[in-house]
Amino acid sequence: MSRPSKILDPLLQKLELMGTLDVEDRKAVLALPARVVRFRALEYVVREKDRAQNCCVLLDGFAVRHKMTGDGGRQIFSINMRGDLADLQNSFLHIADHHLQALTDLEVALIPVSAMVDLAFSRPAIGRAMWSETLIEASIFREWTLNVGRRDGRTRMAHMLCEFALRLELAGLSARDHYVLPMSQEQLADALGLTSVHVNRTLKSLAEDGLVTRTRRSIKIEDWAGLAAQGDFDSAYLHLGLAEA
Amino acid sequence: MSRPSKILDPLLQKLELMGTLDVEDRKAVLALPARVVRFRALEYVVREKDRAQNCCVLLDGFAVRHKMTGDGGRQIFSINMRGDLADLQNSFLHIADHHLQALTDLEVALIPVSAMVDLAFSRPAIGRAMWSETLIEASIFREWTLNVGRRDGRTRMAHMLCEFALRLELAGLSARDHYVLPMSQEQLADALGLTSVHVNRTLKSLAEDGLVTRTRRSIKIEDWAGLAAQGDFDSAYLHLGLAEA
DNA sequence: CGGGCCGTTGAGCGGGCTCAAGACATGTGG
DNA sequence: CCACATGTCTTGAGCCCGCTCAACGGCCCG
Repeated sequence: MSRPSKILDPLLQKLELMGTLDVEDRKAVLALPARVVRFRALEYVVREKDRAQNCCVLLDGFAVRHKMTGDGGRQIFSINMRGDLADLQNSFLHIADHHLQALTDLEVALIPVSAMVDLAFSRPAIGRAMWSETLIEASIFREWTLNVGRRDGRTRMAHMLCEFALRLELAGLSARDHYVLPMSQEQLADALGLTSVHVNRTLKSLAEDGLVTRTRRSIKIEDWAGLAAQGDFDSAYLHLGLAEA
Repeated sequence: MSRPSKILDPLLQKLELMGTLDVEDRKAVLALPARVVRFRALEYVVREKDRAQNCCVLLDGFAVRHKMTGDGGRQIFSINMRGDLADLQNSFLHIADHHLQALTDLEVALIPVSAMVDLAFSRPAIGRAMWSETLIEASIFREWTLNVGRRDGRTRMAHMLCEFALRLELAGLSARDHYVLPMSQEQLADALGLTSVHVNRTLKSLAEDGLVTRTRRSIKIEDWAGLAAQGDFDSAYLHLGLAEA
């Protein structure tokens, strides 16, 4: 921890999108005690029922959060990337209620919950930013539920391609209209509540309609308005406005 | 507001389930500025895109939170009851991202967001309790998504009957094994991502298997273990343990 | 060059949807 | 107290989106 200021930079960036921090706030965030840990693709960072002691900031790579039914069905409800505070949920409530799994090779910073909570209450600006982050995540969950519960396969897929584009752009990881999906079609299926076979056909059909082109996992959005219309996508639920206000 | 201590009692009860409060904390909660408002069944308390200034504690009756797709499909993702802090989400993020609608005749207390936020940061025990409440809600959303995305109709229905039983019991509103559903089959369908026709057939089939009996909207659970098994139900996601710890 | 994961495509099936009509409740006004 | 309207529950019949099972091809890596 010779230069802690470097390590937690992604967290600071994320929090600054949520609210205004002053110099002292920034210092305090970067001074959080953090331990860097690496995981290989598909390894579990946290498992359901674990007693979580740390929360977990993603520094590099992608992870998913998911739950499984008794008969092995899997539902992914969140894809996390650089800067995401992936496990505030689990750790604050002591017992993890879902899995956190690496999608690609992953680098995370583990921060003791107690340090995180103390900071939130000693520095209200930080507390508010963290709270906002939590609420925005809840909003994304709601949209995800609407997606899975009330939209057909094509619409779901288009919706998720739009959401992912915007979130990658916000995190500064790629352009809105051209990115690489860090997941297999089977994992996409688990996110959308479909089967991998159907995901495949759906992607093909979106491509045939000229909305996207793709080579392997790379997605190029050819017609943003068309894709957003097909996906019934309105970015309001991401509360991107917070970043500007 | 001659006896404010009475009005916000349901809120205090709820927060005390989330964490330990001392005498000063309790006084501060009850001293929150609140305005009591009544709504008739089906009226909207908050609409998506509203600029919410207040958060909203349910004092009596039931409400749902939902979103709609562009083509009119509706997804309910939360049923709220006495004591629930139904709108912290919307109000803290300024622009409502979902609707809050009365299911039955309703009595709510409106509290200015600023008062709520100030209290959360001036009294950490209260802040923690509110934060826990938010995170438990997020956990319920996740389970709801799993339900809608990965379980078949019968399982979804059984799951929801179990969840509702426990939450009613926790709120002190009825016994775990016998209660009245405050919603029509069509509204149930909107919660489960099914159609009302299928909800009807599913309820019938659960009754035929001896898991429940029902007369109109009243549900009697005849075989809790059986229903929980059919519904793939494990109450961990409700984090009821917090109430005891 | 061989093994394994992933993507792609075909064929058939089924859970849940759609459309539609009838049976009950509950309320309202005459 | 009846006539009628309205909303909800119930049941039937047919259909379709998305699932299942299965085979094959491409790409990556050892």
